[in-house]
Amino acid sequence: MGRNAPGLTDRDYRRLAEFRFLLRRFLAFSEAAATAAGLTPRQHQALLAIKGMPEGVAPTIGHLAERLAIRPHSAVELADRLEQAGLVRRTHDPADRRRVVLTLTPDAQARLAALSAEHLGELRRLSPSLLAILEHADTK
Amino acid sequence: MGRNAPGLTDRDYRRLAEFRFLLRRFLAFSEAAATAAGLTPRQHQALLAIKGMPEGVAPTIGHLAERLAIRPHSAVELADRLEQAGLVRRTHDPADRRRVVLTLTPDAQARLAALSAEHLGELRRLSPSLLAILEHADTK
DNA sequence: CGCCGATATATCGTGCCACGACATTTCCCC
DNA sequence: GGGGAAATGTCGTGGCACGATATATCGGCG
Repeated sequence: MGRNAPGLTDRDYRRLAEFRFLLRRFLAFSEAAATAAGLTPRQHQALLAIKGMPEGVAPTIGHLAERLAIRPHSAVELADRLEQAGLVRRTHDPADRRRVVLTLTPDAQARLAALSAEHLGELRRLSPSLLAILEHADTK
Repeated sequence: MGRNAPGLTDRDYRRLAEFRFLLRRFLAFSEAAATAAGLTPRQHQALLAIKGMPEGVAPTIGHLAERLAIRPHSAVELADRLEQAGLVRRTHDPADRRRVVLTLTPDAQARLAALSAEHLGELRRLSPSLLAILEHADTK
């Protein structure tokens, strides 16, 4: 039947797959919403990361890279596209001129606000299923 | 201070951003693990989706597309790459010859088993933080 | 106070992957 | 048994991340 090598059961695989499916549903919703708002999915994620940076953390290129879990030089390229799209402005940190701080334009603020409201709604809709799966994660 | 248009507070933005950050951490872990196992991230996700298909659902190209939330013709291309990499075999469904059923090769089985064990561990590690954020999602 | 390693950002070529538009095969049903 | 629908397949295009490499700025130490 199963043909499963280590201790993994078919239910383990299904649970992992189901978790990924829920993630993909959320991400697909997010991608569609961003596209409808005239942003690429990554641009939307970047705007949110900049606006939602933890307290006391400056929205620099490097910190953006950390929050998106990409390499710093990929964040540079993302910042290029954001700036070119008129969503972000670069300013050099006067205290450390190697650092580049990113600020949202009013246009970006507005689009992010609308998108964030939608996302909070979708999250409320999906969290029950996500919670159900995650709570099983610890138990055998 | 805030300059937030609709009812969104800075804490809302931070919560959304933090959620995305946790997702990215999990996904980055997954991408690294897949790459280390000699798979692309998408190939790994596909293998899991095929192996973890819900009971009674055949692992066809179309169903793979559904579970990964991509277009059917993108799943075709993914199946091409999987087949070429020796991870998957195509067989026509005798009951409906339009359908193509995907089956994992032994090599794919083995790699997926190892990866899935790692992922279950990582999920156990991350679920507390995810649960913490999701449980706040309903409350104002 | 001038040099050097470390840090932050930037540039370029490459590959994965998803998409839209379109084509082909097989099914289903009237 | 013919025509529309469904499942899969093909091709060109664009976004995005990466490794390798380059440049600017900082900080400390002799």
